[in-house]
Amino acid sequence: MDLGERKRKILSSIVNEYIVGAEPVGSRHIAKNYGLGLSPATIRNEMADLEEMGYLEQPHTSAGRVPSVKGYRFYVNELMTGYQLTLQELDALRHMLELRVEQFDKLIGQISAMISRFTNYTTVLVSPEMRRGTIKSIELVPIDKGNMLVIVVTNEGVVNHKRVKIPDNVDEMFIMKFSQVLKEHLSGAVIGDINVQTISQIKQAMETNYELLFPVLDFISELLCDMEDGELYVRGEANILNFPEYSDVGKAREFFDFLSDPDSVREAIASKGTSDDIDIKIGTENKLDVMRDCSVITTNYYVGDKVMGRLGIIGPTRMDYAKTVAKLKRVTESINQLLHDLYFDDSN
Amino acid sequence: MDLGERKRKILSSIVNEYIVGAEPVGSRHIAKNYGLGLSPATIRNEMADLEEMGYLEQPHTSAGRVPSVKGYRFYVNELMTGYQLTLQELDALRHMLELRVEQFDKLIGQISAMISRFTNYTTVLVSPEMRRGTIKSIELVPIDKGNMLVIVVTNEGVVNHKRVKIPDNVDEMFIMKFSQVLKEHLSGAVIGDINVQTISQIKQAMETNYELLFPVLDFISELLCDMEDGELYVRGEANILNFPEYSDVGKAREFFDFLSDPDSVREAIASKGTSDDIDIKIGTENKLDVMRDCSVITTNYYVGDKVMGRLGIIGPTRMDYAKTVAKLKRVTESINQLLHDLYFDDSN
DNA sequence: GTTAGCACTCAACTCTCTCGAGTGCTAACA
DNA sequence: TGTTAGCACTCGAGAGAGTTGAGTGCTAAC
Repeated sequence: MDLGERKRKILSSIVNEYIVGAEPVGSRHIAKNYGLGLSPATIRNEMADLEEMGYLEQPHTSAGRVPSVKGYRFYVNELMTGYQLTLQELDALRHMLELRVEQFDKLIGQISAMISRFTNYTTVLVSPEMRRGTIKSIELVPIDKGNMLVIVVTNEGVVNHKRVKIPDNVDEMFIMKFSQVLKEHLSGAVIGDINVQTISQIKQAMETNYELLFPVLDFISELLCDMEDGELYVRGEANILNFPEYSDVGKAREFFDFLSDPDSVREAIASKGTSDDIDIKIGTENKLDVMRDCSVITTNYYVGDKVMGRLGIIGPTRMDYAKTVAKLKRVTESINQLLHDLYFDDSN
Repeated sequence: MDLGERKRKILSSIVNEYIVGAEPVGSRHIAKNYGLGLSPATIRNEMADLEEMGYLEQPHTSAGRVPSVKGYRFYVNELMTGYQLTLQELDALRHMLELRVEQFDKLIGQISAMISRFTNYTTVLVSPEMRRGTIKSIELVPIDKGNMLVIVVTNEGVVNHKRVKIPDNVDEMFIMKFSQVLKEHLSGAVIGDINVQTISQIKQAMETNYELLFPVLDFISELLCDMEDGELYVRGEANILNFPEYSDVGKAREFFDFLSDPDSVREAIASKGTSDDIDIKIGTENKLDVMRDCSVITTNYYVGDKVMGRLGIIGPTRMDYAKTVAKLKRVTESINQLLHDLYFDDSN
């Protein structure tokens, strides 16, 4: 199954050429521009072999060859050479990194948009899963005579809040006491570990006023369920329109519809579970049918050595894998650094 | 300048017909389907008049007529009849309203998405301007030994937070004292009114530790500047692809680019300042060139009688004004109700 | 004032033709 | 035995010509 050196070179040339040109690649073109010292005829023979072996496809008899999914896969696994980011690219990245926002959820959104601009592909980011966080602080803040806020801060610095109505028979003293009890029982708790037991302990400590208890506990269980998956940030959707593959509005529409369905998007960038490194899914390797002409490059992002979330870059199968992987590596490093500087400077 | 009854009827028919069909409307078609008791020839004469007066345009000699901006304007101001929402539509709305999230910023995003789904147009929403709010609560929450959070809650229930580093020479006691001072000086303050005086009062009360003071005060001034405009929520971008006007990918791309520029979008839905009611800008009435083929229907949304933000629906000039206005009226009522129930039940 | 009739216009579609980029195969060559 | 030149063949894309039909404006009759 191993390809000879010449076949590898030719396949590599074809993939490279198709990635930039988006048009079926002919033998003549390869012979002329890739200095392999071979005539078009020879290359044609090799191409015919490669097609028979499943690495190439022909849209129609009189067209050039186009890489198949198998071809891309082989390219990605074996042929692709590391791309060196240019000084301009590095400089652009430096500029983009300057935009900072201090609120965590907005920061993530901005990072997502930034990566999209840097790579020129659609970017998807899943923010930290709440489950794994511990509760650093829980506060009850009265805001007017009928309402208060429950504010939960996790060790990752994510702030979550919910407005809760205060029943008539509850006074400020009670809220302060309740706040105290919550602090005692929940500070430092891993969110995923809070269970019925914890809750009944809180109930016991309070003895009364279930009315107020319930909405607050509801909120906590929301943290367990709703937030379980982390927030989803999709940015640079329109980048797909840069590619002739999506010049058909119907296809673009289909793609946008896919992007607006969080479950599908989550599935698309879900990790295979094994590797911690960069993962590439090409065309029909994606389970979803909408993704049949797309590839996704995914990776985790970290703060220190803790997985903070997952990051995916979506483009046409013809996307520039080498360059994008290089950019992705560079940008995740930068983000990790940035997040680290912002949030875990000299602790944790 | 007043049009006769017959001209009004014909213009109205043409606009209605073009709105649903997206194709130039011919005299024959009007004669057949609108029961005006006139022959095509007569209608042709009237159409020629209407064109001369600037209400209609002809893409080319042998095509039917298309409303001009002036034509749409006249239709919107004088001819458009109130659209009655169907039971299905009301029912759909009821279902969509069931999705609720308790966190204010996420709620706004969901509302925006909901309106977009309900109207089938792109929806833009500007959330409450912080300036107008008063500070209900300000808290300093230590999260680990080097960091704390400043959390500000406004009377509108909007929660804003920022992570701030704690200098080495600051202990927990100091933070608690600082927290107390901040509460005393800022609770109840209108954010737009906080000024140098307020800040120097806080400085005086603390006497020392400017290092800690500065980031917190920075955050407050961020509330004054950055947040001034309120958050922007754009949803249903892809809806524009439903319209043949945007079947050209380049044009769609241009539109998406426009949507991703917050300043432009803000300008596009900015109020004219005078009216509190629904406002419609048609085609070239919009200042932005990208919007030359779009119309925007904007309105404010309220909680009680307080303006909470601004809401815009963007579609092609050919959009269904009557139906969209009806939907918009209905949906803002529902939102006002929903926000009121959630946030201002028995107070304020 | 309204309408039937008619000549005219023009985008859109179809059909045909040509062009050219590409192929596969064969035979000659190193 | 591998490589290459040559050649016939394929087929999509694009250009051009012709046709169709929806629409118009104008005129003359009602």
